[in-house]
Amino acid sequence: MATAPSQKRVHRRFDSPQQEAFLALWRTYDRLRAFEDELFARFELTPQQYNALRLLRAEHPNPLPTLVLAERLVSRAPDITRLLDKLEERGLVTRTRPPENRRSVLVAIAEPGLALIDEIAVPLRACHAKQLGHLPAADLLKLIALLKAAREPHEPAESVWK
Amino acid sequence: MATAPSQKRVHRRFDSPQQEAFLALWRTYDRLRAFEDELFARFELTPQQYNALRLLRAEHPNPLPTLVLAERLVSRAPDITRLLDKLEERGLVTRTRPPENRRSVLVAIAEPGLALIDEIAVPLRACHAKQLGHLPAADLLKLIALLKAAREPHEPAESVWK
DNA sequence: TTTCGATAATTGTCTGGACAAGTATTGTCC
DNA sequence: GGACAATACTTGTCCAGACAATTATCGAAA
Repeated sequence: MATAPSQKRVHRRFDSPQQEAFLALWRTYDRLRAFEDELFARFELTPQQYNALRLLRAEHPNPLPTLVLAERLVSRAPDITRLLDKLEERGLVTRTRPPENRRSVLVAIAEPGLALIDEIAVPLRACHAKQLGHLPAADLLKLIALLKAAREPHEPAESVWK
Repeated sequence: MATAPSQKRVHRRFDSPQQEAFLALWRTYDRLRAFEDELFARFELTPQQYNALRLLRAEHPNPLPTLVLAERLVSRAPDITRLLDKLEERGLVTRTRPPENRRSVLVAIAEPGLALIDEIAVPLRACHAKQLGHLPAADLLKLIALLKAAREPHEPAESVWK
């Protein structure tokens, strides 16, 4: 017979399997992010700033309205204005107010921005390889699919992440 | 035959499968985190602070040295001191300098801390259910396993996350 | 027993992210 | 065509997180 349970409350490592999954997600994100932080810092960028540049490159030579860009970013960005301020100061992006709708601001990637992305391309691939290069391709796909399923109910209808 | 490739550089949505996986991870973390942020904010806690309380409860009634707690936290915490300052101000934890080694500071969860965790327990379960309740148990386990494999090479030898 | 390196936090300082409130512009409805 | 709501950002303000430098204490060696 097993020993009798103690009177004291015993606490398992996690409150629920869902919590375990979320903490695993958080932890993994935190570990992998360290590599990106280090890489982008060498170019004086944050991961979120690089992301904005990457999304603008995909539209190049067309611009995007500020808030459209904001909602495509990986992480919510209520400070999109100041994020773009910094990129604009460095000449990486340009902003224009179209006369036909002076409320909106159109953002486009500029040549120095394109050049910077090109410069980052090779070390970035190396970074990705360090992060997840050890995972077999099949596992990578499975992981991507499970993550998508995990966030699916929480994506707004129009999200590019849907 | 397919149409000839354009002269212009064409950019796929992701630079590499590893990048796609990392961005999916980041995005999913961001979406799910919103629920926790909202929940813990109602109790004037950050997710990281709750995590510290949870880890201290697991040790209760024993204390942990500050830096041992810090390295068990989900996310790196160079500001562990100030995090604990805030919890101590509210009486949720206690800190003592043991006479036999006055360099270290031992942290323990206090009664109000235990009470707060208990108070949070029910809404927290609801939060977890909202976050990931739609995922079948088998998928949850698979996800946890893949995340573990993904971060495995990046965990320090002594990590509890290994 | 003084010195020096190691340990364990703590503090200073800066930057980014979060929320709420504010501004400019436009569309719409009486 | 004037009022008012909606759109698209922008700004003010605060707090958390990051890194580096510093302090306090201890252990071990000269």
